Amino acid sequence: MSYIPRGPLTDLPTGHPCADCPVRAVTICRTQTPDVLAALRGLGTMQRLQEGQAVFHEGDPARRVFMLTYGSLKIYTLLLDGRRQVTGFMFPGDFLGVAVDGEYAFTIEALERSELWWFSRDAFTRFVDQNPSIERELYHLSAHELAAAQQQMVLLGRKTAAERLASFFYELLERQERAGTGAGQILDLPMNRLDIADYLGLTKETVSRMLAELRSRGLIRLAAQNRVEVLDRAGLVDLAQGSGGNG
Amino acid sequence: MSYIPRGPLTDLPTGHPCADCPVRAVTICRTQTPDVLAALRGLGTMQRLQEGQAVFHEGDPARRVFMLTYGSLKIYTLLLDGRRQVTGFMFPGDFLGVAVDGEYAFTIEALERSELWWFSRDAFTRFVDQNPSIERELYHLSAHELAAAQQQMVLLGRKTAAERLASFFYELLERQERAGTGAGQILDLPMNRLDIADYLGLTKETVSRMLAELRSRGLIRLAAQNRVEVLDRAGLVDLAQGSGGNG
DNA sequence: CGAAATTTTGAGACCCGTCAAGCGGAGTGG
DNA sequence: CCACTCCGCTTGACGGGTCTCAAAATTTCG
Repeated sequence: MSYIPRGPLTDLPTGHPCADCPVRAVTICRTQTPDVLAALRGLGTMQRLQEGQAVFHEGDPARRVFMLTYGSLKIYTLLLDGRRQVTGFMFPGDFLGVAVDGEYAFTIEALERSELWWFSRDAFTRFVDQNPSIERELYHLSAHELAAAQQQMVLLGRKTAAERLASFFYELLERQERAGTGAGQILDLPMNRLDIADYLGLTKETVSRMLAELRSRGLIRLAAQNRVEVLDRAGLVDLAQGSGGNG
Repeated sequence: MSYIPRGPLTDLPTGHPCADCPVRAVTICRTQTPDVLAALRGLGTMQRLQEGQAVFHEGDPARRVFMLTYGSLKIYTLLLDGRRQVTGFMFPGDFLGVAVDGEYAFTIEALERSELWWFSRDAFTRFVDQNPSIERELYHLSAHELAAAQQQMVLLGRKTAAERLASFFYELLERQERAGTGAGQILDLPMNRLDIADYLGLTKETVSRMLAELRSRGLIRLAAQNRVEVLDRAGLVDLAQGSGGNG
């Protein structure tokens, strides 16, 4: 299965500083030469974030693009009565470059102490003009993002609570592996149960119950409150893919 | 509200042949000069589709990109046990250019007699190389698509059945208005109840029941089985936005 | 160690899914 | 022109999966 397309998008020159970057969301980390990245960094401003601090809110004018270099963020949208949908999480290497003019349609908030580099949209646009290779890269990466978004729609529209949680863990596992970070089948979750619930279209109670369920099936183990060890990866994938208990 | 960003993405030269194109999905209809569009069309092949005929299936090698010129299509993904999620519909002017190499992750099927133009990925890539303005346009448009995908995640993850149907009608209404097609508050639905259900993460029975609900609230009227008239647009929007009955 | 916050567990309710029957429009043939 | 059939849509009854509300257990942090 491939919730997120695997492998490098394009080959990187050996020694490329981002050879080990995770490729999720819209990132320009890959395929760019070190020169390009250095030049880009020169245009940016570093910003540190406390846990819970927002990068921006829904409705803010979209004047910046940024890249996460440390920590993790959550992206969410609210309905008028307060219902919340977390539409994604960001990890180091992820790039957010909303090409839609106007206002941000979501809020981004730090899950833990984090660090990012931001660029004014204008400066970034000028930079892209001068480095056409980036344009295609951005397009490719947003297409990857779209594929991931479609998988999430399948999850939210058609999967059971247990399948959703299995899918979530598998997604994190794959991502961690592509990033080359993390330790084997161990997942350290920077988000709490409510964030997971709002990402999976569930409640925190249901997430808790499904954790117990996956545990009782022997698929996972809770090494600590926010540390999940995947014990039966194949079983997890079967569940995540939704074979209806027959596969 | 703006389920899909409104208005033209960029200004078009007056007399541009696509001035009235709907801008949904990834389309390159806008911002390109007539010369560019003519050249592109020269590279393509026209294909007619019967109702129910597939353009391609999940798992097919992704060797083509295409633009819909007539009719309507549905995009869907299946789980192993047959559960289906419709992730989107395509209407004339919509462009599908999956930048992800490998295989299509979904199936596209005609809802009615339709007509499209397809291009081999290679030819299209060469064309884009020669027309750099398209690159940015593609990036912009896929970003718009991403915004729409996020709104759909909110719908699937957090909205009630009635809210989902209201959102659906409102989305179609906005799209029709942007396209400059259609007649006022009348929606002619090319998809059946099951397609709507699979798009909204519901069953066809629930769609039916919610239709009755919206009707009884005076928000819509069924001029015919597949012809919906929006009677109370503001009320529909209120419901779609999810103010929890308080807004 | 104690207080606050988060997570887990439990009981009951509700929304929507499932299954089944009835309705109605479109097409067909007499 | 009308009866018949087919197929999609609607409606109803019931059940189940998840939500809600509540409390206990666990972890975190001062």
